[in-house]
Parts: sequence; C-alpha cells; structure tokens
Amino acid sequence: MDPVRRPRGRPRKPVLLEPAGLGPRRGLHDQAAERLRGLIVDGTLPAGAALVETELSVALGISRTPLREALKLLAVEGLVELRPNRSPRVAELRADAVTELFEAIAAIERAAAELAASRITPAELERLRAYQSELEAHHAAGELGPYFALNQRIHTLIVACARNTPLREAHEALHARAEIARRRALDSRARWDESVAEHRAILAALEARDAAAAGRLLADHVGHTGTALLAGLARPDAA
Amino acid sequence: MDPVRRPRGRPRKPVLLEPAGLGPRRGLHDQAAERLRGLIVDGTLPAGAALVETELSVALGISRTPLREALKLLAVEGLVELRPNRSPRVAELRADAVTELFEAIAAIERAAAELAASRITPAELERLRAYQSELEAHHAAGELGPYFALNQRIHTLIVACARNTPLREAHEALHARAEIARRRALDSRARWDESVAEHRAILAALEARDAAAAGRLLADHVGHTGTALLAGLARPDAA
DNA sequence: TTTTCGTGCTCTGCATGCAATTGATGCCAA
DNA sequence: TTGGCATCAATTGCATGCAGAGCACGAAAA
Repeated sequence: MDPVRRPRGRPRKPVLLEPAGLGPRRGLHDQAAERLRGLIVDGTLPAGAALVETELSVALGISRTPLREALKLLAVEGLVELRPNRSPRVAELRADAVTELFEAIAAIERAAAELAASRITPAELERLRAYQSELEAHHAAGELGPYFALNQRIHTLIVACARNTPLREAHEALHARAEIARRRALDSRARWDESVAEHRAILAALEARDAAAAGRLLADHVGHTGTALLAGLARPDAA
Repeated sequence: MDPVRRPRGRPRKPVLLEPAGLGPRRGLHDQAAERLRGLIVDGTLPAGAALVETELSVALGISRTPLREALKLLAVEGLVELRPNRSPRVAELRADAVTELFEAIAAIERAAAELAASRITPAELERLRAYQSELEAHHAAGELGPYFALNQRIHTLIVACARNTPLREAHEALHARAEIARRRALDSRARWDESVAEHRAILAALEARDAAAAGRLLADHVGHTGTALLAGLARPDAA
C-alpha cells in the first residue's frame, strides 16, 4: 500500500512545479514560497489555518525540505507565524496590525516619492501618465479588478523610480499583507472617486518634480486607503 | 577513518550551540543565523568569502539543513548572496549600496521619529535622557566603542517608540549591513562632536513632541552619518 | 462531576544520502 | 599556442528517516 515511494535523492528529472519558460531556473523553495504566497493572499489558505508540512508538501508535489525553507521566508514577510514544534499557521491580520502596516507603507512610499521626484526619468513619467489614463478608464468603466491591479503597478513603479533597493524590498515585503487586507475589505469602491483624484495629484507633483508635495500626497493617499480598508474590515461581513 | 559518524535523525540530546539560559529555546537555524550574522559583521567572514555548506556546518557543529535555512534568512537581510547551484558568498558592500542603505535607514527613522514624537512615554523619554548623558560622557572620555554601542541602542529605542512593528523590523533588517559599513570606516570619530550635538537636538525635539523637527533632525543625522562613512570607506585603507 | 496523569499518535526538527549542476582540468584538433 | 570538448571532482538541491516534543483522549483519583 505504498502510496508514492520516490527514491531518496534529488528526483531524476520530472519537475512538477514550474511552468517551463519562466526566466532563470529558481529552486523549488522559491517557487513554493511564491505559490504559498498566492494561496494565502487569495484566501485559499485562510487566516489561522495550520500549515502541516507533510500535507503541504504532498499538495505541492515537493518534499518537506524546500517547503520548510519557503515557510521560513513567508514568516519573515509576516504571512506565516512559526511556533516551535508546532504547525506554522497563516498569520491573522488584526485591526491594529493593518493600521501599522499602512503606516509603514505610507512611510516608505513617502520617502520613495520624494526620491523619485528628482530621479524619475522622462520615460518613466510617460509610463506613469499612460497608467493614469488607463486607471481613469477602468474607473469610468467600473472595472474594479483591473483597477486594483493597475493601482498596485503604479505604486510599485513609483517606488522603483526612487532607485533604492532596500526601500523597494521593504515595500515588496509589505505588499502581500496589504493585499490580504484589500481583498477582505470587499466594498473598496467607496473611496474610488477620491482615490483616482489623489493619483492624479501625485502624478502632477512628480511631473513638477516637487518632492515634498509628492511625498506628502502619496503618504496621505496610502493613509486614506488604510483607513478606508480598516472601516471595511470592521463591518460584520467576515466571509 | 570515519571522522564523526553521527546517527541519522535528530541528535539524542547534546546541543552544541546554545549558551543554555537564553530565553525561549530557538531552533538551530535561528542560532546559526545569529552566529553567522556576527561573523559577517565583525569581519571574520570577509566580503566575497564563499560559504561552503559542509565546511560551515562542521564549523558550527550542525548539519546542512538548519544551516541552509539560516543562509536563506541572511540572504533576505542582504548579508549573503545566493547563487543557484553555487556556494553562497558574503555580500560585497559597494559604495552605492551604502548610499542606498543609509537613505533607506534615514527614511525609516524619520517616519519613526515622527510617530514617536506623539507616542513616546515619559518613561521612555527619561531613558533617552539617561542615554544622552551616558553618550556625552563616552564622548568626553573618548570611548569610541561604548559610544557606538550606545548610539545604536538610542536609534533602536527611538524606532521602538514609534510602536510600529513593520517599521521596526525593516529597521532591524538594515542594521547589520550598516554596522559593517561602520566598522570598515575606521576613523568614524571625525564627525563625533557634530554627531553628539545632533543627538541632543533630536532628544529636544522629541521632548517638545515636535514630530516634524524630530523626523527631519533624525533623518539628517543619519544622512550625515552615511555621508561620513562613505568618505571613510573611500580612503585607501582597506584593512 | 471535575482534575490529573498516562498513553499514544502526530508532527516538527535535524540528520544523512543521492542525483544534478557547475567549474576545473586535461586531451585532442586546428 | 589556442579553442573546444569530455571527464572529474566539488558542491548544491532535494529527498527521506529517526528522535523528541506536544496534543488529544481516556482512565483513574479526588
């Protein structure tokens, strides 16, 4: 009744994960981390769920070793809570954690916007303008999903324009948790009109290369988003 | 001629690392990460050194599994560079990386100081005042080592007073690399007088609960430190 | 009925082992 | 001599196995 007795060492060839042509060959732990991140963010693995190593390793088609490495990474990102000799759990996202999270994101994006104001290239500015048009189009068409995806790309691009790797990495690390909050606050369209206008103002400040204004506007924008999300989460609609 | 054939599974009892009474029992990977961090920061493992898994695991008295997990953590912190199928190397610290690093630290500490200005407790303020006296004493006595250790504690305390976990964690993650830069810039006493005065001003701003001033002063202070370190690193004294 | 303790099962943590990848080396051909 | 290729040795990456720590559950005692 042996289920699947694989041989001991590295598997001969058959790679189970990996969609083939995806840039540099990354290790299984990296792929597993990415996959798990997705599963946690989209709610397939709900907050508080126990992550049993053997179950997950079977589900992902890998062994426990790379899986454990992936879990360690997710723990650093704050998506997973590691407890000694106990199953890791998907981290709960309490209200005060969301507050801190958006405070931190606002701080990082403010600094990034200030740096970006002087470092952004004309090409990047052009790209931002194109994004802004697209954003307004999604808004006008009421397409919430594409709107949010684009919104994220804009914020990420602004941070990238700051040309500061540690800031960018810190920003990335906080993204996944913010995304969870965003998905749980269902009626995110409440602040929609306001949000589009704020984006317009931020773009204008960057075009004017006004560091202080860009930083302040972006930080306020993120702060407002956080507040709105917090209000959304407080509703009694825990799906 | 078997060197040390240990049995397969978890070792029976004898823990080789771990100085016994150090709070909660952490895993070997955690201890290994801390140890390696120390070895990298203090230069025992110099920049560019190859970190061969078998060698290190023997040196630390653990197996490759927890060691690999530790290396992954250090890679996230930017202390170690992971390359597929190749030995990890201790990350080099180039000049532009130092610039970015202190830019990022300045950004985080500015935000932290602004938050701390309104959140710091009287007890914490008192502690900061005590630290400041001590700092001035070390300065007067010309004790460089204790001065820097205390300096770090002050910055860390201010960030802690912001009551924001993600910011604090981001700050911690950048600390080790900043420390490397600090140790390599030997003549850090050039800016000493100035630095003490800046600390005095920062404390005053926090006492006045002037968020904007505290943030600006702290960010400038960190920026100056970074600039001075960069100048120190540029000297032809690569010890 | 409630508390305590024992027993067993489950799961993590850490160890080793095997295959693939890579860099170095030496040989052969141009 | 130099370029290219096959081979070898070193090292990573991924798999499994074994010991111990916890939790659940039930029996025994209060």
